[in-house]
Amino acid sequence: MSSDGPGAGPGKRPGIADVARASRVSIATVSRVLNGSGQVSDRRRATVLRAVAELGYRPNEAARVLVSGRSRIVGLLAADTRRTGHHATIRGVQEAAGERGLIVAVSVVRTEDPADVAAAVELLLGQPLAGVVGVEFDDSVTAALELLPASMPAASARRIGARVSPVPHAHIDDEVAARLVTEHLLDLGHDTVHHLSVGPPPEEGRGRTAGWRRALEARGRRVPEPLPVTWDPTSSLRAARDDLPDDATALLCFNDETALGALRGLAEAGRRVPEDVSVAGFDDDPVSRLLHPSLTSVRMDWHALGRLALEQLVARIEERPAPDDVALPAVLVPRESSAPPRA
Amino acid sequence: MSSDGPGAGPGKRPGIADVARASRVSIATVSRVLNGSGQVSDRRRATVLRAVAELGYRPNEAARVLVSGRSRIVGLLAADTRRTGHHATIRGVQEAAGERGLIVAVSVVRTEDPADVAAAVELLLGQPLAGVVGVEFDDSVTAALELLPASMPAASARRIGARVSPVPHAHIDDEVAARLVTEHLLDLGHDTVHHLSVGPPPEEGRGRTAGWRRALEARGRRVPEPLPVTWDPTSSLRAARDDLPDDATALLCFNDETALGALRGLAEAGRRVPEDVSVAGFDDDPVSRLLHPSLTSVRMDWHALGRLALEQLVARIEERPAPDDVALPAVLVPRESSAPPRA
DNA sequence: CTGAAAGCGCTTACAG
DNA sequence: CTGAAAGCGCTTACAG
Repeated sequence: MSSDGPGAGPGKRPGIADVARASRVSIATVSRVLNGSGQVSDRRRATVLRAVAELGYRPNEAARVLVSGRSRIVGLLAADTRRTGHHATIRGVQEAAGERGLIVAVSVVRTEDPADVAAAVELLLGQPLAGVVGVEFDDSVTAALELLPASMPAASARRIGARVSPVPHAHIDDEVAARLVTEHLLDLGHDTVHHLSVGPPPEEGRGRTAGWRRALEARGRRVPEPLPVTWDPTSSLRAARDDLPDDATALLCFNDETALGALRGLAEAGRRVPEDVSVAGFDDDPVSRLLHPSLTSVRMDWHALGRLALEQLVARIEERPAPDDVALPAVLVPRESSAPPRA
Repeated sequence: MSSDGPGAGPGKRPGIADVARASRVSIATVSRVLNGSGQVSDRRRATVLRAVAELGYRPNEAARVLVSGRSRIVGLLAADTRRTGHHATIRGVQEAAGERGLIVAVSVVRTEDPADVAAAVELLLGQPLAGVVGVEFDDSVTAALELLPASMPAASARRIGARVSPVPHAHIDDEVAARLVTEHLLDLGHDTVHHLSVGPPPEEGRGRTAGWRRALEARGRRVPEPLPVTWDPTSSLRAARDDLPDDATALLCFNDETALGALRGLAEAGRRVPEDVSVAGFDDDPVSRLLHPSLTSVRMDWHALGRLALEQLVARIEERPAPDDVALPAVLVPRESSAPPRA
């Protein structure tokens, strides 16, 4: 059909040999131009680049990976992809990866069931991977990370103080953030602040629960027993409605979704926000400013966390020393849901 | 270090040749066992499988793709990954893909800027792809899909009636869903229903806006001018607060996030929900039942939509005829935000 | 049912 | 700065 010579038929996508032929250089030279490796004269480089553009040549990635052993796929392990913290972290990983020409393949760890954990890992290991990033906010992801072969570069994004896998990581300091909101509530005049906490009991020694506790202790305030809740806001609805002591006037929630449940629970209990109880969330969800009352929260930079985790992975892949674990600032966002207690 | 013979050194991961050697068959036979292609005697099959397990052999996917031309990576193009509709659709694609041993590589089309659209597509095309699924709820994704080479199998998930790319697709019928909620509002006794609509003006002829309009027309009700809003709930806040006519008693929103903004806007305007105005959303977001008042909505099966879109893609890849485009049911979820108008 | 061999499209020493 | 050649680890006709 065509007279472009062998290998340049109309249906077949062009290979590196076609480019070499068109630009009258060797295959090796085309490869060097494309990879920026080795030295190539400007004249030849220009010729090759022109041929590449004319032919619409795109290197065959499979061949590239086979011979070089270097993939551009980053596996991502996450237990959730919707909630603000998880979601924004994943977006951060994706963005930073995209800027480096890496693509992210997401594998969701559905439950803590070892079979689900293994399945999520296997799905990833079926591909040639540059490395794996774990969004290590859940034990299931820690378990998944531990299933990776030692030879696989890995890194994770996590909250400060978590019990976790031994991979390099970036972390977000929700302890300082919790301190910030707790102090805000105390500054408003509340005697103490109650707390809805997600996680197993020992979780209380870490992260936002630790920050809340320390802020209270630093001012010599009474530290109420934290109310245990789950990620499901129904649990915070019940806790706020049924278990919050009558004398509580301020409530710090695990995150904004937890706070949303609490807001509803308090309403069902006939307690007004902020008149009877001040409520604060965590993460500054995009919709929190639209609630009625709008929700006081603290903005965490999950997005930057994701980017940093990806950078940690890249450093590990390139065998550079791990970059410094930057402190990500938290910003208090006071809104209508927090106010001074009634006199 | 080891005496396992050539090629089986300790650091190197085993290849198909190692498995062949260990099970005393040819490489071709190992390949047949692993791929379930060709006929292999049960005895040999068992031996091979044992060797695979013992060596912890995992085929090199890059080599596989290079020679077979068949990748197991599905590219996914989406303009958003957070909102309920987008998010649940993506999860559906991911799940269905995982069940088939395919992994999903997500590429986010950040804006409608042609450069962003092209970048999202290029990121994907850098990999060997089995095909591409587009979450075609936004024009930017349609544009991205159109940039794909004709030889690339593609499919999309979309809403009914949208102006879209010519790829095979699965669709969700938000028109019937809109009819359902609108009728619910009318059944409650409202004279008519106002509407907050996302999309360019012609959008009014399609999807949820069309369903709303037809439900009103079918009962001979006045059809108010739809209030144009964007995906950003701040716009619905303003519209509900500033532009909703005084005599409006019922408001159908584009989605639950839009409704959230509207709820706030109405509150700021001093109008109570549902006493003064009934409000309904769309999509039944996980948090909508926790709002106060809880939000009347209609549940769309985005998750199934995602699964179906993936099935469409697989059919296209396998050159089977496209599966039937199943109708995905919508379920009305009446809650506190809708009630009879005041007498 | 089985094996020997070609070949997928690149990168990378190696030699000049 | 450049090219000829080996080889990455598989799948797949082809021949038996």
